[in-house]
Amino acid sequence: MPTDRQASARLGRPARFTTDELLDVVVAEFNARGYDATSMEDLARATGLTKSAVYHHVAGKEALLRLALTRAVDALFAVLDEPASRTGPAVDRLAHVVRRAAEVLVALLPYVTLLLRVRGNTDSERWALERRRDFDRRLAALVQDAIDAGDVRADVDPRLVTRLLFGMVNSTAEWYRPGGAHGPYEVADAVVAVAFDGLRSRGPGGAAQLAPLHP
Amino acid sequence: MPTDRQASARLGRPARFTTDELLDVVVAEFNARGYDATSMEDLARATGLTKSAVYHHVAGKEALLRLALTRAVDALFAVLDEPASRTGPAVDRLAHVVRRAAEVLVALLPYVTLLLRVRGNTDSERWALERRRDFDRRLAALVQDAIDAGDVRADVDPRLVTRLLFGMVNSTAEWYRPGGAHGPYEVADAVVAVAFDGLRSRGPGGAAQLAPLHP
DNA sequence: GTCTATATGTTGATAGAC
DNA sequence: GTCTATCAACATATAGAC
Repeated sequence: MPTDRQASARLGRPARFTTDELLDVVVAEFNARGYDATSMEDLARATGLTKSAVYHHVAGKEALLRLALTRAVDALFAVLDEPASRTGPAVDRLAHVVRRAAEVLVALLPYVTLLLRVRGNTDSERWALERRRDFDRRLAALVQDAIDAGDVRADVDPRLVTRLLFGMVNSTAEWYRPGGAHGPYEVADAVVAVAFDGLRSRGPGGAAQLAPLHP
Repeated sequence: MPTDRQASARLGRPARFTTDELLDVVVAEFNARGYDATSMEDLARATGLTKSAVYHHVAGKEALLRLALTRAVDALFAVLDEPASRTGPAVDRLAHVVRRAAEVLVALLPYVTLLLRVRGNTDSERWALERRRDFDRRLAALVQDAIDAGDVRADVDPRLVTRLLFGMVNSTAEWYRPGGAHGPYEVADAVVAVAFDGLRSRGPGGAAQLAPLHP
């Protein structure tokens, strides 16, 4: 099965992009301006191709969006299948999912950012919203298990807790920049630390209450 | 100074909207589809007017956006001027700003939601982004003061803490619905409780560590 | 695989009657 | 204040040469 590169090498001209490389550029544009505000002309300019050449790679603008959203959704759901998300006490599973979700968000930053901004205007967007709802439901169940086990505070509504927890994780997409002041693991650790133990100082013995980072 | 209503009453025809009422409908449309994906035709349909009639009220689409963003920005900055944001220990001032920001977000939900989604494509959007950065700087200073006073944990980078804190507050805009499962004060209380003391159960004496709600 | 040229629809905005 | 009619610009997408 010939790749884009091989096919164009046969024609004696270099393919500037595989479809995957093109997707990286496209997603960056979508994030910079918003999907709706980004025209095929913008995408052509960003890739150095013409609109027609872009249409050679994909069926259209929405197909590009779908490819990008699929990538983010798959990566997030993979976290739920990790062994540490499925065995052990509910709090520990919850902490693992939160930490790994933060790591995935940072590792696939542009793709997850796009996913988090979806509004539901097209079929692809509505599909992505439905998958996000699935993910949230899986998480709410984890929070409830942790409450039932007595490890998460029961004085605040569990649905509210779930939303605030993942609101904090997801908000990372709005400011994190690779090569910036914070590394991926620093962010994931900070999210877990603040989410589970809060901002307040605990005094001299406080640090002992913290869950071990990267066990 | 005649209002829209008075002016049209003089002509013997009812004005369907004052500019402010029109803005409520417009902002709802902007939030449902995104600013860029919402056409003037969409706005006309939602208001029951024609495009031309909408243009009678405002200079254009971006003017509508600017009016809406100004309303959200003004409400948020007003929180910083409240007495409880300016006097007392830094942690208490911080907790007050967080709680009030959550309350303002819920009270002006559509307007603040719009503000939080701004991308920077137009002058109005870039102005709003700049005001948001100002707000964030004011908050980062508060967090730093609270750390210096020893009341907020110093083991996590203060800039990181500020971002996670307001990420959690702002994420409320993505799911809160008036008349839904949670009331405005319940949300604000939950935000403050989780942010300052974390998710983890504190055991029998735990509740005593919580800051009093609505002192 | 990439190009130029073009078809076809939608957009934000305006002119002018009532 | 609201309407109908219209415009120039720009959108997504396609045709067909190289």
